[in-house]
Amino acid sequence: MDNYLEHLNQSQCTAVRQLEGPMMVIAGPGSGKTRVLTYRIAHLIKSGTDSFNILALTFTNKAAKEMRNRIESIVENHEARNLWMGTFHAVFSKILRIEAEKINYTSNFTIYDTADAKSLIKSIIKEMGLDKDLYKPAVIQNRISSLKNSFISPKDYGNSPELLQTDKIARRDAFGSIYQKYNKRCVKSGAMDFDDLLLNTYHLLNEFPDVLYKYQNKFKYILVDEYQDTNHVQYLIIKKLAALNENICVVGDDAQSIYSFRGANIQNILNFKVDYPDFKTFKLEQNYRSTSNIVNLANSLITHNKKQIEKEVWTKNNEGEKTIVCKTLNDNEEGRIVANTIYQLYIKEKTNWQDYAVLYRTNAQSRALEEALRKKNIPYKIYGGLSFYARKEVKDVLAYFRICINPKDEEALKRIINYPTRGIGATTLQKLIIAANNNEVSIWEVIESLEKYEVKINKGSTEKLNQFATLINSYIVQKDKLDAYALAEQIAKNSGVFHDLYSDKTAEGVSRFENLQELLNGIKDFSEKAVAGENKLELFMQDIALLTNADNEKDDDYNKVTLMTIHAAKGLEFPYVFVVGLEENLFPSMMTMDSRDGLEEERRLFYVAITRAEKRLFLSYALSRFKWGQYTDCNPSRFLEELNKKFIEESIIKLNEKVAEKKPYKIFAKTKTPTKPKPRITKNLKKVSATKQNVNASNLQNLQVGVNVKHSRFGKGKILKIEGSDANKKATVFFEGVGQKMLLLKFARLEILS
DNA sequence: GTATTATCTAAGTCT
DNA sequence: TAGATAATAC
Repeated sequence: MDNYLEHLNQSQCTAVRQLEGPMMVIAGPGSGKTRVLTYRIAHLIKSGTDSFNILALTFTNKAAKEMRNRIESIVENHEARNLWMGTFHAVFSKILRIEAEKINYTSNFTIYDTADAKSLIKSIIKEMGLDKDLYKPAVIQNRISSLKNSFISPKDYGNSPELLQTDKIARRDAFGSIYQKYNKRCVKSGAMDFDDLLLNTYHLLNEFPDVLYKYQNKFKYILVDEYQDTNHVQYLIIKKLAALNENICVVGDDAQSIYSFRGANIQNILNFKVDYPDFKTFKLEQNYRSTSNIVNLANSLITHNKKQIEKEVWTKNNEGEKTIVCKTLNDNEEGRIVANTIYQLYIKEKTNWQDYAVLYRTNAQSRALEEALRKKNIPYKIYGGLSFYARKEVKDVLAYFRICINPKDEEALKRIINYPTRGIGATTLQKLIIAANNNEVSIWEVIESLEKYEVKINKGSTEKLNQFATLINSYIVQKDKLDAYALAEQIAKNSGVFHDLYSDKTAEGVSRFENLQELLNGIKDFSEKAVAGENKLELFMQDIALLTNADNEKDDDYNKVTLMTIHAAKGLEFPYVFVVGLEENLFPSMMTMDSRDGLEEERRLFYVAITRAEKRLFLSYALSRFKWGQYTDCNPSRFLEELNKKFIEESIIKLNEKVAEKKPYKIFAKTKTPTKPKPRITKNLKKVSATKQNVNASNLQNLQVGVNVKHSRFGKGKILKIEGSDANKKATVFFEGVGQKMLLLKFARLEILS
């Protein structure tokens, strides 16, 4: 591609041509930030820089992949393939595997995901005999994570009167001890959590000058995307790596900083000026993405934030239509209206399904939307919730793979030691854990030498444990002989997992079995594509350890409406965007409203949501929403009032009106259900519980004394007595051949026999 | 030790 | 509502 610089505007071009020295690009939404990054890397390569010497850090794997493809198409040879590009976590885990021995790990270390980490914390709390209501695993986990991101080790923690005092007041004196034990157990298991990947990289670079020098020399040019969302540890690592050459380019937008809960720190942008006094700043302020109505609407919102770097986002684009704000009765109606509108636009404007995105604050909101889209036969894909690799059945098989690669992996071991059931129960496992703790070794080491560690268990259990050890060892022997697929298939079948999932013929069971097959297919694909010698299961596992479901897109997911959280939508754009659930306590979220900073971050989040839209934007809220089992009244979000009414469809906004209009989108008449597009439910979708004709809120009142009912376990029976009301309604039922039982109707799925 | 059912309780964004 | 845990039956 010749004259590739001609594809850039003035300010983009100057930013791209500035190859040397520290620089910061402040880029508004839709201003071509990614374009500057890709062209800058391409320009570096075209100007003779060895791509081995470039490091580009992105926020998602997907962004890295797309950017690499674009760069390859610009430089038109394979020069770009040596480029190091990926997320912080991916790039650093690669470095850590190379240098593992230096920090007392081996290169086969496991990466614990959030679920693994939480499970470990849970068992530590249990082993210490602490009250799990006082020590909630999720809370402890968050606290450990934020301490790690602030460089506070368990030792530092113990030396800080302030921190100790905080926990004393919260009656969590044992926190420090949990933290310490957690770290110890991770090391013993040869495992790192997500935070460790960053922290250990920092320690590696800090304590081994030769290693630091090696990477400083390697990465002569460093580029960082989404700089506003880097945390303190990431900041320090970049600073270290860039110290020798100072060719560092960071790109970001303070107005789009939405990850403070993960330790992201706007201070990093301000620090930049201190660290590199002779840095250059570039501002990209022209928006190419959205209509002027959308750009101006977004601007009118963000001015309500006090903390901001000065910049003016503007556009030459058409005015476009005004944004529509829609009041709905409840979440179901909101879903219906969104689905109807999408369908209408799809027909009227001859668009594709992938032109639409529905964005929400929390994953739980996807339910009502899914249902509505399904009813209208609109194909959709949903990001968020569980990633494919986080599903129980997938994690179980992966746990076998993990054990083969790193037998010390405690969390993997706990998953499979009794799955499929082989008679090694909770009591035996507890004994093993205690022995492992007492001897400061991993559970696996205890299993391999039961006598040595003096584990007191009966003969039967000993025999079973020995069988288990033999089984795992047989896999370990095969590990280096077989390719990834052959090994995976053998393990899945030989361990009994395959059979266990196959024999479950319920709808959920079938879907679980399909997921297992999908996993195996993925591994097969990997084996076939990999170069000889690189087709081992270990490498497959490294590949997937840091993948999210956004990276797992299938080919048939292409033409579908996208449903995702706003966080997940960062960096993306869609012609038509629906932002739903604009209600107080939901957006802004309840937890953020007591601090100015929290509220400002929510506002930035809304800003991100608005600026995803290219052509049209729809905002909606419900007067009532189904939350934790019942309908709750809602008020419209304060953010709606902050929007400049000039850019909004006035007739629709009636915030103070009590009664919802029947057809809030007057532009679209009543719709018919389409027949053409087939519903495609992807495997990524959350399963929707089959709606049985059981008793639910609506026909609860039909249950009266004397009515004949059927219970899934107790069989047929007759209601003798009803007491309580609403959610706590109970019935005393006499079941044939079983006797009298008192049941909470909310849970007992009684079928009415007429 | 295992499997099933009853009851309780939480409630957010993600690598 | 759903996921986790406790209680119960086998």
